Amino acid sequence: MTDDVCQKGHKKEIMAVHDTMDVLSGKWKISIISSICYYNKRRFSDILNDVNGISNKMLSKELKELEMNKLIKRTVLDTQSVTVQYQLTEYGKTLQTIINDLTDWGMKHRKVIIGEKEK
Amino acid sequence: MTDDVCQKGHKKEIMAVHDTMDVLSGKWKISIISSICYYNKRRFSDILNDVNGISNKMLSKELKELEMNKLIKRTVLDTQSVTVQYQLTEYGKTLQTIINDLTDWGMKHRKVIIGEKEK
DNA sequence: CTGTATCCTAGCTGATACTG
DNA sequence: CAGTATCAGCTAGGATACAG
Repeated sequence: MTDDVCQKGHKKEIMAVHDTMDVLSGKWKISIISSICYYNKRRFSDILNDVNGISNKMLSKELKELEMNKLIKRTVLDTQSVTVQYQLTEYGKTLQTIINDLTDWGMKHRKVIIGEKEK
Repeated sequence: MTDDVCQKGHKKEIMAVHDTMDVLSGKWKISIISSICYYNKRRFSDILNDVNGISNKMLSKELKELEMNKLIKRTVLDTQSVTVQYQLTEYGKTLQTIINDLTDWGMKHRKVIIGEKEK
């Protein structure tokens, strides 16, 4: 918890956060990245199954955007039935820290929410 | 970069990430939190100025949601002209790690983008 | 200063069906 | 299996004006 950053803050920092969120915005993007991250390699239908509630149209669209941002790599496998594999690029892997943090926070948050309901 | 988490991944983790994003969704929420975080205490008009491009309507709305989620605390100061101060709650402070990570990534990302354009 | 209240639209999103 | 196409609804978000 680096407090030194929290002094005479900057627009620069706030913009940086905003920039990151721009790349990761969209209802599903982070979930998709997580899926690929957690499994390392992942196929279209796998992700479709991992991410609860997403439609194939949305998945396709979000994957395309992530690919454009160089966060994931698309590989068409030379198999019988068409298979496409997605992986994080090296650049995409720099998001792992963030993913981990978001996961942790989400887990804790869920407990907090549940705790509140029980009151 | 904890790789151990990235083995036989889980829906649970992916959902956790999604949950976190739910709380932080909206175009401006994270920027607002950052502003408050970086300055510790922050007034409405300050945030309005910090976060580039946001309208007062949006700020008001997002602040309300953040307050509902117990992430920030609203205090009406007893001054002449109406002044309202926002701070992170203890719970909100648990987001600091994430904010820091997002800031770092955003900074690097900007450099990457700029680098690409120069090619 | 700190919001609310309207009005309005781009585009996000889901559902469904279709293609290679 | 991995998408694309189309239609249609919703709503997030912007502009503007007003209020306490």
